[in-house]
Amino acid sequence: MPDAAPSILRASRFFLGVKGASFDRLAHMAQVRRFARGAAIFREGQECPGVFVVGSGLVRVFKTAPSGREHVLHLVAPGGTFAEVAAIAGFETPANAEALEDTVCALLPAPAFAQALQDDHQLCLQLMGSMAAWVKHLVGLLEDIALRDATGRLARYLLSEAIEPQDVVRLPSLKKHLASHLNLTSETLSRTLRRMSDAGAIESRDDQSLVIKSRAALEQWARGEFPQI
Amino acid sequence: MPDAAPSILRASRFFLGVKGASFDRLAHMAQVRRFARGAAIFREGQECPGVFVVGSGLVRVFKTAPSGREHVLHLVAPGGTFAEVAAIAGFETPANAEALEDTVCALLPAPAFAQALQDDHQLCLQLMGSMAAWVKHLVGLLEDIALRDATGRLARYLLSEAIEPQDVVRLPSLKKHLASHLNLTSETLSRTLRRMSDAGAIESRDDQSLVIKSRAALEQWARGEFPQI
DNA sequence: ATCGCGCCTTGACCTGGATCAAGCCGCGTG
DNA sequence: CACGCGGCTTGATCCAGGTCAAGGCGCGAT
Repeated sequence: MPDAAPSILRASRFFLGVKGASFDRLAHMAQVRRFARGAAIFREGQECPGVFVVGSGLVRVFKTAPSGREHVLHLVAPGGTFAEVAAIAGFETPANAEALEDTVCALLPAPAFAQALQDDHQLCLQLMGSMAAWVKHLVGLLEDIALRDATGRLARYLLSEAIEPQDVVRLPSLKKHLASHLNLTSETLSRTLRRMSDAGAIESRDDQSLVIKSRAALEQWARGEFPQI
Repeated sequence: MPDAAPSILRASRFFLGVKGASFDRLAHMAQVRRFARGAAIFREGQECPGVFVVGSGLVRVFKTAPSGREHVLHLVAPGGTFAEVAAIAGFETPANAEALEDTVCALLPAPAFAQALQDDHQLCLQLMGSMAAWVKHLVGLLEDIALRDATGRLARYLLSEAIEPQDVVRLPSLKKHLASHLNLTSETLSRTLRRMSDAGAIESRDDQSLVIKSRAALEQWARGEFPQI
């Protein structure tokens, strides 16, 4: 995957529908940013630098409690974007972002991007859609945390990540990041995986991936029911 | 407050910046809808009828768990809007809405509204801002639920609702709605209020309102600390 | 090789808040 | 007026999941 900003933009789902002059304008303003594994991309409460588009690597976007507890809002893979909303609305970054792997991003600086939005109605409509998707995602997270227990959340996650033919799920490199994404401790995640495995609903392949043996059981758990395998 | 759709729109914060022909177009498409106290406005998973603007009354937007547990995403007062996102993006309503009081809304039907967005760049930019605000609100809720305990959430709520000179807070008509907004049971809410009151941080006026006696204490609680009054 | 350090797992315990239950009050209705 | 019902408070328990602690294992550095 080439590192140049235009090809990063081209490969992102977000800007899929943007073509011609609109696209060129964005490509022109884009800057390439590189982050080493573990590097902070921005911290909560800073002025938002702009819209980030991930070209390669992996980024987690998370909030921190005063106690030090963290909750990840989003894991951003190549092709994904983050900080769009703050960039558009011009408020401070409401969360932290950090590279989990060596990561290359394209950055569309906030002022130029805002101006492009002002000028370009098509782009504006595009963005609308993607913001709506983000809202949907957030409502999903809320629903998970407020209304589902640990097992239900994990079940829903596994179902959403399963890759069809074999129902294989690739887990994030560190389980503790998955745990905090589900608002769990890694201990609880570990125990819950084990229980699912004991129940025969899943089977761990290596520690990067597992296979779903019973979709039905997971679906019941996700619905808050109590499946007997 | 008059019930006619245009005046409802005019009074809403959401459409504040929309003027002239753009406004007239919206005003023209708007329909007035009335809901009795307790009536369902829509249920999760229905086709989204459009954007609702509250003229008078009170609406709660909430999700339901299979167990019957509810979590309210938003309490919408006069001047507020709901279902914007689903209307814009054209997906199903992701939550339920219900009138808590006799309520009058203006409804901008989804198809006409989407068309207006297509045609009207100004309107589009407007909406962008308000969606961003909604995202911010959701992130706040998530942060609350994932990162704060019962006392912290209540403290933050009280601070956000306090009306300045006297730091008076008007509570929603039913405490149980506040409870579910904070993802608590009404029992826990009751106990927490009592503890705050015992600590001298608040003083209940009648059971519709209370006064904040110590902002400092609430701020510490909201930060997850342990204030000794 | 050996050490040290993260990460994961497992066990034992603790606790915040849910659940269950009882009693009180205010209000609308027959 | 008596009655019932819904909302609020308070008390007594329960439990999911967090915290603390102890090993095990893989891996990079010495």
